[in-house]
Amino acid sequence: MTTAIVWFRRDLRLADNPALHRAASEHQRVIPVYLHTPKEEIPWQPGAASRWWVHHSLAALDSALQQRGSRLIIRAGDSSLVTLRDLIRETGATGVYWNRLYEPATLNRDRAVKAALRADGLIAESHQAALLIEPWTLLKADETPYQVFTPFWKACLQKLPPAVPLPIPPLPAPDRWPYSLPLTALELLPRIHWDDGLTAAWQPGESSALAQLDWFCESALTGYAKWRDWPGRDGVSRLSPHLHFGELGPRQIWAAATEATDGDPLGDKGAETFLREIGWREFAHYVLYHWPHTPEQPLQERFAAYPWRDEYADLLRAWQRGQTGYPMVDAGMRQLWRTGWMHNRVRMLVASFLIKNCRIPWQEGARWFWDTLVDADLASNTLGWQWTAGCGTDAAPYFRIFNPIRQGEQFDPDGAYVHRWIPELAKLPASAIHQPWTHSTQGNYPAPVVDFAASRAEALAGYERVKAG
DNA sequence: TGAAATGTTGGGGCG
DNA sequence: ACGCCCCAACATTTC
Repeated sequence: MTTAIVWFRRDLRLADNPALHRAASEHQRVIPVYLHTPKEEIPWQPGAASRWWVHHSLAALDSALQQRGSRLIIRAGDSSLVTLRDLIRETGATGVYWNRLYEPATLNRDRAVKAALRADGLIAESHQAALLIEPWTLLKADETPYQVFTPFWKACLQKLPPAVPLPIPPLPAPDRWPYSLPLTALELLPRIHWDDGLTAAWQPGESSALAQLDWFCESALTGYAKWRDWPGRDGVSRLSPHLHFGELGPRQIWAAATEATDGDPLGDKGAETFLREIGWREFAHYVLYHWPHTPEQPLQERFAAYPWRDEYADLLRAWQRGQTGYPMVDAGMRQLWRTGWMHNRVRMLVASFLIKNCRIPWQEGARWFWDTLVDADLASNTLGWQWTAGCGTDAAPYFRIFNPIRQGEQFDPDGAYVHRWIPELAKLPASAIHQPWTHSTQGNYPAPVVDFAASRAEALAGYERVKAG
């Protein structure tokens, strides 16, 4: 009779969990563990919205485990290795199993933990759960990494479809459970009560993740290509936070999309478009793995010389609070602040506005998203901001500057999205909703903080200065 | 996974 | 009826 520790991190699910599955098949007792190590030397610790999610997702995981005669052991400490060794000593476990994460610092930490545990004479195994393609397994013919999405995804598709998802294994309990901290001891929830909007918008946990996936495949998948750009409609999956915390994995998504399209997801316009978004998530992790400095530094070095605005505290605050005077931008920023999430079409728009029209460094936007998004993901956030800034891989040309009015007229023509998030503009007719300054009754909605045409010209002029570099 | 400027086309009004 | 112009609609180029 041997005992295994399964180290849960951002794989907060029981189904299609390779580490859990493997531990349960190799050992007679399984101890599920979550370690809270906020002081570990890993940059980009979860922001406030993410911590809220983790709290509720851990509660859901513990409850799901208890329904199966198991439970979650929670520990806190300064070092994952030290805490794991404590648990091993207390439980007599002979193996530790986990699923891989791909942020540079986390990979290094995990490599060190694995080596140390093996030196202790233990089994230490990591498994693939979060990605369809491991970043180090795919290179161009010249053996350098892909920098452009389309050829990357084409090469991925050669290696797919992925394996079928794993079932939930039996979870035999140990004779005696080790001590666990209560979840509340981790103090993940906000002290000031600001999370009503999150509670109304989300239900963290594996069972809600799977229910959301079901809803999406049934109701929105085949129309995805058409409606995904309309932020005022339920056209997108809203799976991003569930995916980020591993409440479900991309293999399960692939399987569900396959089932919903009679076995041919790439032959259906909607499903193919949706799976390509899963591909962007893969690509983001791939890029972060191969260029680990990109969360802080532009991939294209010449952009370090870009003439950003000198003094921008007030402008940044207006953007953060949804007070820029551009309805689509403000609707997005208010949706983010209130619900911890923003529709992707609008993320591109608000990012373009901050970087180009406000000339505020993209890192400021990335930091704000990091703290406020429930789906904040270092890889996706970094890729998204560098993509918009035009300084990363597969960069949008710098001159691609989104026009908030035009985007509104194209993707929110009836003003449903703006009306939902900007009550001041409730009385405006749809014809004026994206340019309230042209209408007499604007309530106390602010005037535009920058002139769109002039700021666009300034951004293009700034680009001229880094173009040659 | 832009936007604006510029170019082309074709139908309708009108002398 | 014919040619000319206008301009909206669409396509292409440029930033």
